[in-house]
Amino acid sequence: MSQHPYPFKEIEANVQSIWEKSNTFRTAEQNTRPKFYCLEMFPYPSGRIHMGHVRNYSIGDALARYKRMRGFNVLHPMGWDAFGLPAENAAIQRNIPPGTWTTDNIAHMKKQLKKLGLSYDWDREIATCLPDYYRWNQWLFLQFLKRGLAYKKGGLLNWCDQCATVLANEQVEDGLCWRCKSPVELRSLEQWYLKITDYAKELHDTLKDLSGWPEKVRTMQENWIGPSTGAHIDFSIAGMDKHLTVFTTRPDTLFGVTFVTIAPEHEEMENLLSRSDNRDLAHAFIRETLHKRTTERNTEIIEKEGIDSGIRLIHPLTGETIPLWIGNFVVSGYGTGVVMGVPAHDTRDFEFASKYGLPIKTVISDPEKNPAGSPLEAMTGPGVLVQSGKFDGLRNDLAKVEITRHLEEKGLGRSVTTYRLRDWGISRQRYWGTPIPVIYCDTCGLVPVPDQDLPVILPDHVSFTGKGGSPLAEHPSFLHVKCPKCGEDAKRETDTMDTFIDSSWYFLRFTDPKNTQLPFDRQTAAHWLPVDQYVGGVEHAILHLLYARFFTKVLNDLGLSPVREPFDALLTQGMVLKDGSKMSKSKGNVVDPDLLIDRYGADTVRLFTLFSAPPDKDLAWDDKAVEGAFRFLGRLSQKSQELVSHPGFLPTRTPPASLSQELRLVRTKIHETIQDVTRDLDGDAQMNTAIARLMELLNTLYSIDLQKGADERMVLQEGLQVTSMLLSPFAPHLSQHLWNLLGEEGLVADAPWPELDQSALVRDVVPFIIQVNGKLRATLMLPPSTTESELRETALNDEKVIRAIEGFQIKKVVHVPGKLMNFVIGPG
RNA sequence: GCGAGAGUGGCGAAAUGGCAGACGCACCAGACUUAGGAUCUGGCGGGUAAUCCCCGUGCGGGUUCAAAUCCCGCCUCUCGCACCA
Repeated sequence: MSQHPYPFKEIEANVQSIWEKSNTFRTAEQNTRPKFYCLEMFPYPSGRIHMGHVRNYSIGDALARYKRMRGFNVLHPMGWDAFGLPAENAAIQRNIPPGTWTTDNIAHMKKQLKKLGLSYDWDREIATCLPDYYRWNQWLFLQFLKRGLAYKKGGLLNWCDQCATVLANEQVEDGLCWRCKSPVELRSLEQWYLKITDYAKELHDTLKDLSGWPEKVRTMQENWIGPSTGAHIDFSIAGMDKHLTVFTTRPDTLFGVTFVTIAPEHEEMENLLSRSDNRDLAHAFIRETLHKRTTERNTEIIEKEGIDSGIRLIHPLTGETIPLWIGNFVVSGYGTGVVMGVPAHDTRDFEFASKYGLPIKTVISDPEKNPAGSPLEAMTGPGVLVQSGKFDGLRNDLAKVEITRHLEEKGLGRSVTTYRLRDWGISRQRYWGTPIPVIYCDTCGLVPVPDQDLPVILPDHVSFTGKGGSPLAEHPSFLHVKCPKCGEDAKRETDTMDTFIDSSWYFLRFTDPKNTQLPFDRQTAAHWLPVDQYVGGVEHAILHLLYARFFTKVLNDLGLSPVREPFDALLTQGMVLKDGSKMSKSKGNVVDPDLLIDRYGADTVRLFTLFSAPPDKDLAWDDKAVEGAFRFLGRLSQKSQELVSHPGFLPTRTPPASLSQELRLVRTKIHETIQDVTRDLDGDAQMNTAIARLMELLNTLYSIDLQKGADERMVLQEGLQVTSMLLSPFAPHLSQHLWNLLGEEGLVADAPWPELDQSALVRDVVPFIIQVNGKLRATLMLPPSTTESELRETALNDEKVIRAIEGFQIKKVVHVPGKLMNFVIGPG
């Protein structure tokens, strides 16, 4: 190994120190060059980087370096998504303060990223757990509050009594607390919410404009927001001066309603049941259902169950009396939490009605089938209305419109669009997060922390019992505070913010990371935003990317953000797999980037992750295949060394005027490579094929015998030099080393992208494909300018073509100039 | 169940409707060697003695002079959502 011509450790350390010393990647605020904002999703500082990070950041770095050489002023920052639960768990398990644990992890991971040679402007580094950053979370929260976009609301949440904390859905396992295994119950609790539903329509409708986003991500967000058009229809309550409103997408089936079903946790439930004879049984049913909902959360299909509430409703159009049932299958929080039951035309209602013997009334007939007899299943397809009064005979799609219009005229309904998206619950009963900046005063109520008192500092020294509950509630000097309004004793909010808040605007902070007056300066942000290229894992397709879009729109409405959409183009890289599954500790199939870098160098690791699959597809890790990338860099290094060691070596870039046929073809290959690599990077960032082109070029360069003459050495020189430039986005260390070795001064990162020599692209002869009935029969090497008749003549003199045509008649000849000729033959 | 995406050698993968399998891994042969797990050169979809020829891009149809690519139907896998009215 010591004699290996590719001493990567030396080269990489050396090149990294040059970058460090010259501040190569510090971004200047200037307007002489067009801007390019390249951003990769910042990591959670878990302790060590993994191959997913390596892939993510190699892709982003290649793009940043490429754009830089193309003349852009590139902003390429990095930071730390530093709040979160693992830090608290580490604190409990190992008795290390979360802040210390996080800081240590950041230091280690930063070292690892530097070893990879990523071109970040580290002067802009941010860590969300620092008051410098999270004070602006607090400030922004208060802006939301002022605008009515943050509010507090009670709701049913998973509660573990033993741990005295709320649990996320993912933390409930088979109805038990994931940590202490005690039963989880639903408890009504107050929580802070952000009103993302106010923006549901815009978040949905502008998705179609995000042409730089993968179709897949847009579709996922579309489904998540889930708009659904239909109608609200009012059913008045018998014996009360009130009504219940249902949401339906099928107003055309209104005449088929035989019951109405309400969610067990509906807000009006107590009110309603106070008038019911069936009150006690209904209460028992609700209790049981809510209990089951926690214990049977993970079982796929819960059987439909319900009970007659005893309440009666009046059908808005027929005036019929309709029973109100309480049903476990009705989702509260979607629509109105009340649905009309049309068993004849809805599979769920049919199931429910069949079970409880409720009547089934057909109101849409399928012209194909005989409507006589009692149906065996719900008919959900299209048809014509029957038993629907004056709407009889109408096609059901038209009836939707007509019935809704009729209801609107009578003031009994209206057409609406509902969204599946719910408001964003941001309270967490945890320590390691941004304190929510509000104070509770017995006299003044809820008081926002005044701007001048920000930041509300997260205290350093807290005790972790491991028993759950927020440590902040146990921290007297944090908890107790004077009311900013009246000066009396008051208490702080002890919940902290969801960490997704941190990542919802960090891309704006990067443009102005040291601002102490505002989260960022609008003008500065206006220069850089939107992010031109965002790169990250598809696992953030919904939550992070939706929240970031939401924040950007709100901040735009607040006059802060210069744009309404944060990310112009999005690249979601695939996972790194090993042995067919995602790398994970539990599977024992992780590959440690440090070991790989130590063994092969950062350039090899980067090159392999970019080469082995297109960026958006999953990457199968293969220890052996990594050596292929390593060999390629070794061969490149070896050839360059051989050239500069030759006594006749001249560090010149000027290509000789007249060359042999063979060398002219090599130059053609060199310039075709420039063309292809540029096209691959400009288009869909197909780095795998770009690197393949560079491998081809090196294979071609290996065919040159540099002992032969000065022409050979000059062409080789040009080829290697071009390679060192084209390769530098992917393997920047070796590229820099070769750049200097081959006689150039300074940094290849500062060099302009190589230019095409159009004259070198011209070939004397090109392959012409000759087909007979669409099948390849010959490949003829002819000048590109060959005319149709010349081509035809040459082709018909070709032995194989003659044999294929013999005995048949030529019916037609298809000619594609410069490319192909197809003889269509038949019996003749 | 709904929605989206993907099926090409032993493997990772390439192919503006025009040479299927570029490039890499693995494998095979040769060269240099005391040695090769270094390096260089060549081979490498299947059938075949063959450089001829035939077959071949999940399956079945279709459009076209020409289909991995476009259209219709099906199968399989992956991902997302899932009692959303």
